[in-house]
This record gives sequence, structure tokens and C-alpha cells, in this order.
Amino acid sequence: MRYAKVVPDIQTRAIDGAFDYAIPPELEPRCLVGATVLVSFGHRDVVGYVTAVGDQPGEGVSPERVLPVARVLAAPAFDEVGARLAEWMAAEYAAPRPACLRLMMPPGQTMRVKREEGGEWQLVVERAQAVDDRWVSLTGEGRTYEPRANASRQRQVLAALAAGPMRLAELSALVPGASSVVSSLSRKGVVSVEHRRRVRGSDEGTSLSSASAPRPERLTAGQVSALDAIARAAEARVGDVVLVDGVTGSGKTEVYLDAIERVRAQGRGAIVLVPEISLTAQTVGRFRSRFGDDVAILHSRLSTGERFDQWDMVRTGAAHVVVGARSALFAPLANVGLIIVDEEHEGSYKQDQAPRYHARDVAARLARERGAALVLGSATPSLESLERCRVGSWRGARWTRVVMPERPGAAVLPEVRVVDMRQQFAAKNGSVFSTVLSEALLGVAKRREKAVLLLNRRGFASFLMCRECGCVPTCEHCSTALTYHERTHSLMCHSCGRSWPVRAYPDPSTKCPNCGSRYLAQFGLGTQRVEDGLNLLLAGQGVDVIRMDADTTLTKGAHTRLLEEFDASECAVLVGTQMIAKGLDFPEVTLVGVVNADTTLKLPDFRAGERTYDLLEQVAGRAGRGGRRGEVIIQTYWATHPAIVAVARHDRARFEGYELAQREEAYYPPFSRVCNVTVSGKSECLVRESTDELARYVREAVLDLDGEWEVLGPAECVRARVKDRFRRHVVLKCPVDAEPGPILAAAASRLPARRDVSLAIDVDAYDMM
DNA sequence: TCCTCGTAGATT
DNA sequence: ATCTACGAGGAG
Repeated sequence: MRYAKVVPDIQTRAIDGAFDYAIPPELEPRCLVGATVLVSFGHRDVVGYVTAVGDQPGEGVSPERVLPVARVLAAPAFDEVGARLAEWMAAEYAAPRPACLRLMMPPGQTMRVKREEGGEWQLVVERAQAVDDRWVSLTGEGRTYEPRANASRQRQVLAALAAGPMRLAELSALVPGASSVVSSLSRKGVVSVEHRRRVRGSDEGTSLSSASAPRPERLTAGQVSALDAIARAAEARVGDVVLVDGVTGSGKTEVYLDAIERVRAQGRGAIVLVPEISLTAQTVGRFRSRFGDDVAILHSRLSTGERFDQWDMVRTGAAHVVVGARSALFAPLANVGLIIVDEEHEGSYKQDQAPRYHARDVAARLARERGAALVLGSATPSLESLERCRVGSWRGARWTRVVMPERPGAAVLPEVRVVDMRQQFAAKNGSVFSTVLSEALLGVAKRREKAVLLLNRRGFASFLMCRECGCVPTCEHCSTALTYHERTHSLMCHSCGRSWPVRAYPDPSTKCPNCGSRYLAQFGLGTQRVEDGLNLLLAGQGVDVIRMDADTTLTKGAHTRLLEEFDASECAVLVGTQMIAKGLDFPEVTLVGVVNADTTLKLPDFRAGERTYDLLEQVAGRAGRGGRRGEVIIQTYWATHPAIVAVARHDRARFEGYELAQREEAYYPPFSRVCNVTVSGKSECLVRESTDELARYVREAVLDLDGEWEVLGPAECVRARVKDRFRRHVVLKCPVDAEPGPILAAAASRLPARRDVSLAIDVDAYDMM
């Protein structure tokens, strides 16, 4: 008898493990590792995932208690390596095992056992189905077939097919009534109709000039040495890591493409991770133009059916290169020779829901398991990766840094100017744009060039502030500053989504909720305000102003459309939030303006400086990638901050030195690991009790451990209340080689289950708010 | 004594 | 998560 270890897909901390089931002989061929099965569990049936198959039930499980697997619901979605990876993630990130395994499931294939109205348990399957197209093609005799003289429709169909096979749907659009014509022609043996699987999501087209990847004449010295290092890492087959530290425009993408070609030549596949936000038609186009249908694309903007087809292309072995966001790491690609994490410093690689994994670190683990090389690419590598390279190894793998300093061709680094906005204010310039930026924008208009304006809106959405008492209206449910929406004249809470109708000064109805003053005025900038200011400044100059933010990119394809519009325009300014800073490559951009650089600096977060530096450097790299030298203008109220000074002088070492000293002093990453456990609930008192208890358990647990373990808190979270839930947290800091996951999981499991109190464990936390 | 509610314990 | 067993406390 064969036995399977099955992880039941039940959401709770109480059940977290695999259970043994007997495999009935008739199910043996299909009940493999990675399969989804239905098993009896407790008093009902549950869906579970097979993580191992063997000849014995586990130790301490008496064979008479072992139940049989009831049904096999789906073919394997992962292999032994996938099962081991999930196991590791569950321990590392103190995450539920089923949640880790679910990452590897095909998109749109949810199966669960649900209770029906009558109290009956019922298996519910939602399945994105494969779709077939009917393809019509001429047969051998069809080429010589002469229709009757009056058969005009037949002639039209045959003429259309002469160019090659066509989908029946297309043919019908071309020739009305084509389907009946086709069926009669196919009876005569003139045409043949075959069902062919349609792969959705592969036809994302774009006219962007930068979306193709023509092979360059020759590689730069930096590119050659990067490729050499990657080749060595790939040959070692032990998960060695190469950090490609290349300034924007130094040709990292070309390095990726060449490296992938090399592993493909050995018959191995590659996974490319790209931050969701920069996973645009532009990025996709580059990979498609080099690898064609060998590429599968996986990201959240695809429909479920599209995602499923792309995923299935990988499983069936039709595609060997996977390009996608974070979760593409779990695509069913067995023979992986190379994993690439582009823009590895990006915070979006950290998942903010359980399992709260960091894609870069999981990629390192996966590369080791698969014997693949891991390539990390960035113009502004994370301090974590830099430190691991300095040490030379991390978690048993070698870490090497390759610097690519030069830009191919004649492109030079742009000139960066910092404008102190306090002086502008003192000089009675109350405008959004400083004198310097206004003049630069007018210059762009005159020379018929292009500019990009970045509005660093994070935490800086437009809000109302009373000029008399200084109060800012906040959400009473979420303790967050409310944002002001000019269009709808309303105050909105971005945590819970509530809104209130309010008109700002100088409307006569305006009244400060605190002191009653009527000077409750708009403060801060929205992209709309900047857009309006621009239209005013550039009126009559024939400049297209294109705004790109969350509001204008709501619809599918809007992102691409706006970029194409900008690309096609003769002279334009692109205004937008963070999303414009990534991956754009328009040679005609000669000016980049940062409207307000210091908003991210002021966030209560130890990575605030690093994030600001990364963003500014990233955006500065947008200027002057073509022949002309670019100019960058950074407006700020804090011109002396090391992050800003370093960007202005193109001197990253200066920023790194400053930041590393601060981090070491305060025992923060990369010199420690920081974990954040957040407790939330509707009852403040229960939340307080749980958090206090949790802090006590964690303190007890780390008391006798080696190395420096620090427990901070319990304390109120920065966002102390979200959606009517109180939030408190405990922070644990520990040595980089320590494993806090199991310790936190154990402490959490000691907590009694309290009504409506939930716990979120975040190992290597990025969001501490 | 029976019933309800709340909680500990188990699920292969 | 969900169900069952068990025990305390209350009504009859």
C-alpha cells in the first residue's frame, strides 16, 4: 500500500501540518506529489495538497486510523522541490502551510468544500477552462477546387484562406455566413477544420518603440563581465548569486536576455521576476521579441483565463521562460537554470499578506534547491544585497557583485539640480513649480523635447489643513489624515474608504472642525493640481500634458495607452506618481522634475531614506538616455539630507556610507532582521491583552538565545486604527543568521484564541506602520 | 435533572 | 475551521 502526506487546505493556525492517507490502488497513477485531492478530515471532507508519497504512514500514525484518499481532483501543480520550498517558507515566515502551497496552484482553479444552505458539505470547483478555436485551412485538393459559378461566398472564403489558415471567428467577420460555407466545403473535403487550443494572454501588442530588443552590435565591458559571472554561477549549480549593479541605462535587460539564451541553449528554463508596476507591455515586448512563444507572462492585470493559459503553457512545457510578478516564482517550471530578479531593491517584492515572503529571498532558496543561478539586477541595490556581497556568502551560497558603470553609446549622466523650496517660499513664489523648474519646462517646450514630472504622492495626497490652528482632518475610524478630492469636493479615508462632502477654502461653507476657522485650505499636491499648473504654465505652447496615476490607469490597458500616447507625441510632459519612475525608456526625455522630494523622507520607517534615494536615482536615470544630455530638477524643503545630496552628486557611496552607519548604530537590517507582529481587533481591551501576552511570550522565548535579540513594544501601530480595528504591535530584532519564524509561530500558538482578534506575523518586515 | 453556553481537544 | 465532549451554572 502507498501512502500520501496531505496538507488540508484549512485556514487556521490550529491545523498546520500534513496528514497521512492511504492511496487506493486505482488512484495511484494520479495521486502524485503536487496533486489536489479530496480527503475525509474530522467530520467532513476537505481539499488538500499531496506533499509526499511513500510506502509507510508517518511515524506514530497507527495504520488502522489512516483513511483512504477519496478523490484526486487535479493533476500535480508542483514537484518535490515545490513541496520542500513551501515547507521552508512556512517555517521561515511563520506562515500557514496551505497558504504557501496555494501559491503554486494554477490560477483560477479554486476548489474548496463549502457548506450548502441545508448544512450539507459540498465540493465547489471554479475552473478557468481551456478554450479551443476552430481553425480552417485549405486541403490539398482545395487548392484546385473550382466552386460553382454562382457560389460567391465560397469564392470569398477560398480567397481568404489562400493566404493561410484562419480562425473560423475571423473568417466569419470577413465573410458573412462563413460558418455554413465552411461546413459545406469541409463535407466536400476542400477545407479542413481543426480544434486547436487557444493560448490567451499571449497577444499583448504594443507600438512602443522601446518594446523590441534588437541585439546590440557589441556588449559593453560591464555586460561581458556580468555574463561571465552569471555563466560561472550557472555552472556551479548550487544557487550562487550575482548582483548586477548597473546604473539606469547600462543595459541590464540585454544581460538578462543573453543569460537566458545561454541557459536555454543547455535546455534549461528561466524565471524572470519584475515588479508588478513595471510589468508593462514595454517589458513584455522585449522578452517576446527575443524569445517569442517560448515566453509565458504572469501578472495580475491578465484575466483569470489568460493567467491560466499562460501558467498551463509552462506546465505542458510549451514555454520555458516565465516573466512575471512575485508569484511567477511558483510557476511549474521544473528544469530551472536561471532566476532573475529585476529591480531587486523594490519593496513590492515583499508580500504584504500571508505568506509574507520576500521574493528575492525565496528566489535565493529556490535557486539553491534547483541548482540554478540567481541574478539580482538594480541601479540601486538594496543594502541587504550589498552587505551579502560584501560578506561574499549568505545562507550557503556565494554572492558576487558585478558593477556596470557605463551606459552604452554616448549617453551621459544627467545634471542634477536641487532647489530649496524654503527659499522659493521666502521669495514669495507660492507656485507648485520653482522658478528653475518653470524655466526648464518652458525650455523643453521651446526645443520640442519631452519631460517627466514625478509627484511623490505617497503619504502626500492632497489634504486639508487649517491655517489658523494647524489641524488636519483625520478619519475617526482609522487615525489617518483624510485626503481631499477636488473633483467631488470630498474628504476621503484611504484606509477604510469612507468619504465626507467638504468644500475647501475659499468656499464660504468651509469650517475647521477644531476651531471653526474658515481658512481650512487645501494643502499638498495631487497629480490633478500639477496637471492644471502645467496647463497654465505651458498654455499655447503646443505641449501635450499626460497624467498617469491610479485614477487614469484604472482600466485595462490604460497604462500602455498613456505611454504610447507619450511616445507618439512630438512634445509632451508626463505627470505621474511612482509608477512612471520604473522601467520607462524614452530617449527624447531631457528633463525630469521631482515636485516634492522629501515626503517619503518623513515617514516613520527606517527604510525611508533608502526608499527616497532609490526613487530619486531611478527617476533621475530617466533623463537623457538618447543623445542629448538630460537635466534633473529636484524640489525639496530638506536640501541637506544625505539622500538628496548623494543623488545630486551622483555619489551613491556617500549615501550608502551614511545609511549603513545609521543602520548599524540602530541595529537595523542589513545588520539585523526585523520582524513585526501586529495584533488587531475591534475590542481595544482584547487587543491590548493579546499584545501584552504575546510580548511576554516572545521575551521568554528569546531570553537564552545566542546573539542579540531585542523585543520592542508592545506599542500602538502608526496606523493605530484601520476599518474600526485597533492595531498594536510587537517588534522583534535578531541576528541575520538567526531564525525568528519558528519562535514567533510558537509564541503566537500559545495565545488563547480570542474572539475577533487577529494576528499577523511579518518576518523581515518592510511595512512597520 | 435537564438544558444551555462556553471552552478544551482532536482531526490521518 | 469545525465538530464533539465535558462541565459549570441556571431554570424547573
